[in-house]
Amino acid sequence: MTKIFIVDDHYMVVEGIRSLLQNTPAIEWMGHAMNAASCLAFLQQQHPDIILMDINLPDKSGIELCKEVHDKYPGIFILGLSTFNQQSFIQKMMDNGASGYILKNASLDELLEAINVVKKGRIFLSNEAAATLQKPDKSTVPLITSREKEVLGLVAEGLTNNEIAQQLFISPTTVETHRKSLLNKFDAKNTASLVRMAAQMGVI
Amino acid sequence: MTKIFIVDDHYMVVEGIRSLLQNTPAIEWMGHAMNAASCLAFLQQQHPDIILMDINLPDKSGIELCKEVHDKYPGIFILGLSTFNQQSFIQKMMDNGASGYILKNASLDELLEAINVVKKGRIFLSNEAAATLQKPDKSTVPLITSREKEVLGLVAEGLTNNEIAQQLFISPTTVETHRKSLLNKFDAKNTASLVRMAAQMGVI
DNA sequence: CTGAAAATCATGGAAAAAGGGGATATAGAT
DNA sequence: ATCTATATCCCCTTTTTCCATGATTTTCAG
Repeated sequence: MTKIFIVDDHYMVVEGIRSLLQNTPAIEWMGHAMNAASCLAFLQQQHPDIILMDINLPDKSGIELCKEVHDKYPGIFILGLSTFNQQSFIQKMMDNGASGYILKNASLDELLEAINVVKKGRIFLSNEAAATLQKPDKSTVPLITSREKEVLGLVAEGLTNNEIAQQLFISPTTVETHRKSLLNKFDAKNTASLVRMAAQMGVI
Repeated sequence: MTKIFIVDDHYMVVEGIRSLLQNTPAIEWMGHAMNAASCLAFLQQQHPDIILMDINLPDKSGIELCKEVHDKYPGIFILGLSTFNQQSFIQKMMDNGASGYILKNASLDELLEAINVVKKGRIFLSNEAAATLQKPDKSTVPLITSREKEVLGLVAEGLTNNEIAQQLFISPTTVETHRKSLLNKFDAKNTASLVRMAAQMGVI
């Protein structure tokens, strides 16, 4: 009997997995949380064997939550779960203690296999995720720091470096540095393409 | 009895919606397609009342598929379905004939309400989607000429005035004039805010 | 035909960003 | 202790954009 808990703010996904697993006798469904906070609250009471964890949560990223849970409860195995087949996210999840990563278009077989493998303390990566890890990813959302994101937002609002510097109480040259690294990370030629990419990727 | 068909490559989402709907007597589940091609193949045989359509499909975008299906089968209502609450995507789906848009974290109630509203030929937008669409009011989208739109697109791609001039076989100063009028019409301070506005309004 | 809108072109100067160098300080992870 | 990532700061040059103020030609609807 494997106790499963899921953290995902997408109701339909939660419902889908519950439906898929309810007819599997070896699985005990412990419930779900819609955000990181209620997941952590739940874990103070009960301890599942495996947590299926979405990467995108409303209050904090699954990547952070993964790290917290893994540090506090090393006995719980975490299986990353996402619609995105994205190299940097998968990498970060694994770095933060996840035991595997599956995509939301996984089949029941794949899901059960992942649960079995992970329960034994081994690593499971779906075929797509494994393939993604092996090649450098292009045209995906780069991982930017919180400060960079802040600067990016103000740039997109139309503020100049000096105005941003005043607003954030830092030097204009620092703003310029953040901008440079944003251009690098997004592989953008200039502000125009940077802002377009960020907007289309939903970063701003 | 409403006949429902779903196009989504995320197995778990498909399963989730099927599970949610299977206990609703007024709903007939017709099946699902994992990509645009098999959706179109299915429609040659059978005609659902409503198609739930993901925006991200492996073979073509849901936005294109939406247009095709809507043109070929005007009697079928299309309900956009996505994890993204992104103005430009919603806008494009609606422009291409969708009857509504819900997010994948919608509740069963919201889903059923959407199905009922759409079946009657009306428009349904989830609260979040509606809020997103209302932010940049459509009346605030300035009227730009085709040439300006062309220039705007190239600006957003990251081309400089000189590069745009070469590409369009016009003088750099002319490009600058178009840019000026774009900045005026959008009431934008600079290129960054221009591109952000245009992206969020779905112009580019 | 005619006027308005759109598209074209130009000059010169001010402001801002891009590119290429660096450097220091701090916090965390190993 | 060392390595890495983040955040902070600086200088200099070149490129690009922004602004103000013009003008001419083309296109299209009334």
